[in-house]
Amino acid sequence: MSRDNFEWLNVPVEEAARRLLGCELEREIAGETLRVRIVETEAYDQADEASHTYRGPTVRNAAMFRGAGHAYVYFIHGIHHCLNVVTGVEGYGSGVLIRAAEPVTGLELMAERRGKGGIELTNGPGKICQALDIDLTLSGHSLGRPPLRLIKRPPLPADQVIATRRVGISKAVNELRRFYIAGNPFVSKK
DNA sequence: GAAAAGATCTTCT
DNA sequence: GAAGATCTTTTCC
Repeated sequence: MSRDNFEWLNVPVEEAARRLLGCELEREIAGETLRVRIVETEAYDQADEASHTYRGPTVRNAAMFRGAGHAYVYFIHGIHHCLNVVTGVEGYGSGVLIRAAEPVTGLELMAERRGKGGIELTNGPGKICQALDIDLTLSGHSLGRPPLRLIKRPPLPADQVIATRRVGISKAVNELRRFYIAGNPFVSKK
């Protein structure tokens, strides 16, 4: 199928989560282009008790087993969607949750969709999906093609990347698998 | 300003 | 039947 070049994501999830910082997501909606820059990520893989893939493949998480460069979208708490970038080899359930991003283009459309502006546009997993109109129909989508593309950027200097504990989970809480860009205002609090 | 609860769907126990 | 990789609004200091 896709021969898109996502070999740079075919690495352990923690490394992939670091590499995704600073990369951009481009979303096309009805001829309009929205773009955001990733500023906060969290790593999940099959050996991780907090991961959806911990207990093996299911209908819901199948996209996470499809290999690096796919999107995995899930629906949470009956209200919100969350976007993951799948990493690693096909058949191994690993991926990176996009927790926060910084708007680059299409600010007005995002604000319109969110009903808010400024820092509240994309500083959380569910907020990004609402701002970019991401839903379950994009789960399993290849990120090499429209309407949702992942754009690689040069890696950040190591001293700009901070590793901390993850947010909003109740298992494996002490793992340092959340990464964010130091000093960026769009990184979610806590 | 901080804390708590509500909204509401899928999956697994 | 319960809990969840969340966000918003309300309530009480």
